[in-house]
This record gives sequence, C-alpha cells and structure tokens, in this order.
Amino acid sequence: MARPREFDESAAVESAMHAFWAHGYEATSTQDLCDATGLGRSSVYNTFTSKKALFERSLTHYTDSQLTARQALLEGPGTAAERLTALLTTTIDSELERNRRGCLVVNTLAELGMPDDGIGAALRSDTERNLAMLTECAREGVLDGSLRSGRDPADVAQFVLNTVTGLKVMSRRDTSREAMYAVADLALSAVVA
Amino acid sequence: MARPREFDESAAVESAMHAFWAHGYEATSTQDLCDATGLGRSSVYNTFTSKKALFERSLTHYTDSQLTARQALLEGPGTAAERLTALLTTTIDSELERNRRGCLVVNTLAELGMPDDGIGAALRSDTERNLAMLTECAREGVLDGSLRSGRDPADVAQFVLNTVTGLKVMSRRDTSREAMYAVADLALSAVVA
DNA sequence: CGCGTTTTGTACTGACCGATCCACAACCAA
DNA sequence: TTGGTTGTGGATCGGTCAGTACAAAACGCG
Repeated sequence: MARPREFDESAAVESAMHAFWAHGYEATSTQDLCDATGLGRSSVYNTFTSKKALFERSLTHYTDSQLTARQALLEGPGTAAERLTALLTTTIDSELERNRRGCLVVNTLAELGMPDDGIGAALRSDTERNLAMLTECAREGVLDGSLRSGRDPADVAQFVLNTVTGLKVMSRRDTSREAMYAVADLALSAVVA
Repeated sequence: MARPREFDESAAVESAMHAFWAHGYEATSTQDLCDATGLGRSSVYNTFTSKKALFERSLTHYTDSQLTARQALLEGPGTAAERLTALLTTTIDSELERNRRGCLVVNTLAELGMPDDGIGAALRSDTERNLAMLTECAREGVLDGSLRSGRDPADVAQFVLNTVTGLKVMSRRDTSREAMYAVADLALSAVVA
C-alpha cells in the first residue's frame, strides 16, 4: 500500500557489481553507481543503505553465481580429473573473455584484505565453500582412480584453489592464453594419476 | 647553492611504499603520504610531482628490492630444485611475517590492472624479469637433473610464478601456514625430478 | 653581508566524496 | 477522493580529495 519500485533490485545489484568489478571498491564512486544502475541517489541509499552495503550485496551476488556455475561443473559427470581439468580450462577461457578484469573476489582480497565485517565474511564464506567442493572432488578422484592417492584431499583442494587464484591474477598481467594453459597443464600433472 | 633538503629522499620513498602497501593506491590519500613520510605537502609535491608519480617510485623501489633478494636466491648455490623450494618457502614465510598485507605488485595488479603508463610498465618489467630468472633456473634444473625434463622452461617459469602469485593472494585469505606449505609441496612435485 | 636559489610551512583552490534532507510523486486501502 | 506510506528527484550537507600559491626560511656564493 505505497508507491512501488520503478526498478528491478537484483538488476541494480548486477549493474553495481559490474561497476565495482571494473574499477574496484575505492575507485567506484557513488555517482558511478548511480550512473551504472540508472538510479537516483535517493533510490540507491533508500534501497541499499550505503556504498559498503551495496558492495557487499554485489560481492555475494558475484560469489553466489560463480559458485553455482562451479558447482555444476565440479559435481557434474566425468572423473574427478576431468572435472578439475574442465574447471581450469573454463577458468582461463572465461577470464580472458572478461577483458582481463580479473575476478571480483581476488581483486577485493587484494584491495581490502579480510576486513572484519560483512565483506570479510563473504570472502571467507566463498573460500570455504570452494574448498569444500574441491576437497570433495579430490576425495572422489582417489576413489575413481583419476587422481593420485597419498595426498590429503584438503591439500589438493588448496593447491587447485591456489592455481585458479593465480590464474586470475595472471590474466591481469599480459599472460598469453597458451602460457595459462601450460600452467594449468603443469598443475594438473601434479594431481592426476 | 640553495636551501638543502631536510629529509632523505629514498627514506621517504620507503615510507610511502609502506603506506601504499598497507592500504592500496586509491585508499592512500596524499595526507596519509605526508604523515607516513613526515614531509609537508610542499616537499612531497616539490620532490615527487604527484601522487601517481610517488606511487610509481614506491612500486619500482618495491620491485627492485624484491627482485634482488629473489635473484640472490635463484642464482645462489644448490640445485635448481633446491632453489625453487627455497623460493616457495621464503615466499610463504615472508608473506606471513608481513601480517598478511600481501604483495604490493599483486595487490596493484588486482586493483589497477595493467594501466597504460609508468605503473603498467613497472608491473610488466617486474613480470618479465621474474620470468627470465625463473626460466633460466628451470633450464639449469634440466641440466643438473633436479627438475623433470620434457617441459618448456618458460612454461615451468610461468607455473612457478603462478604458484607464487597464488600464495601471495592466499596469504590475504585466512590460509594457514601448513596449508600454504602443502600447496608449495604439491607445486614442487610437478616440476622436481 | 646581501643575492639567487631552493625548500618548507601554511593557507587555499575547485572538485568530488559519501551521505542526508525534503518536497513531491505514485501507489493502495478505506 | 482522501489519507497513509513509500519511492523519487534534486538540492545540499560537511568533509576530504589531489594539487597549487605564496611568502618566509635556509642555505651557498659573491
């Protein structure tokens, strides 16, 4: 029983996410967010409270969508080795499609570290969920025989996450696609049977 | 035949570097730089022209000192495998000593990408020099038999750089020392003979 | 001692920052 | 239609931003 919204809230979050993604947290002004979302200042603050809160929304939106895509891949068909291979190749490909903007999570980690607030909590949660998925995949790899045994699955998960994280930074360097594939290949050689 | 400086220029660069390192480029204000260096605004601008120019000085100071230390290690005694092992362990140790501030190069890459200016040039130069050193080390490793053969030394270099870069981001996560060592161990297992 | 030159401290610039205020618009229920 | 409630646009808030202007200060040199 009041005036309805004139915009789609989740679409606004999506737009804000791209603005933060492209320029980082500090370098994105509230005016940039208004421009990106098409909203007036009042609507932005009325809906999202503050720049930081909107960033947190954007970040969790990013991690959630990224995580579901990754989950579909890691819990999909094929051997664990095949799924890890697919994870690395799609990481490289999508990273290059993004015009070397890198990854919002990694960029945020580098820019803000682990703040003692919702942003840090979102980063922590993302890390844990990724590690959980990768650990499970590593465990399955030992069972299906596609991955080397003798390693703690949690360590394998950390290693894969480290490689993926590294690739997301390497994409911001000038690193060529071929070099990135070579990195992925070498990393896989450490874990596949 | 004029009024002499009242401060040490390179000491000021060192202080500015730590300020940028701790908070990133955007989040470090010119006032922060004055506080960190102990200089007045006039002295800062008279000596370093602009915030960006001072950042560039700070960044090259960082890369130069980091590179000489790394060079001493990679071109030092021992087999190539031993030197690469030492590189990874000292990377982890020094990264943890820094209170998880991460690496200025990686943080800058994530925050600013590869700008088309002196900063981008400094980042590019640092990458190339690191890859050159690592490539040479990988080549030597094939000769001294400590590293697996059959891989392009340039690819091995990219892989090691990727691992190191990843670890520098992982240090900004909550990643434990043990997990980081496990990552290093797995990475080494891919390249050592 | 002054004179030329550079550094330094301080005040200041216009622009922009994140955030708020408020009048008005738009809707629903009564 | 009217009253209650929420959304919106635009002006505006105090504060900070990077950078500058300028005069006093500190030296080397004659």
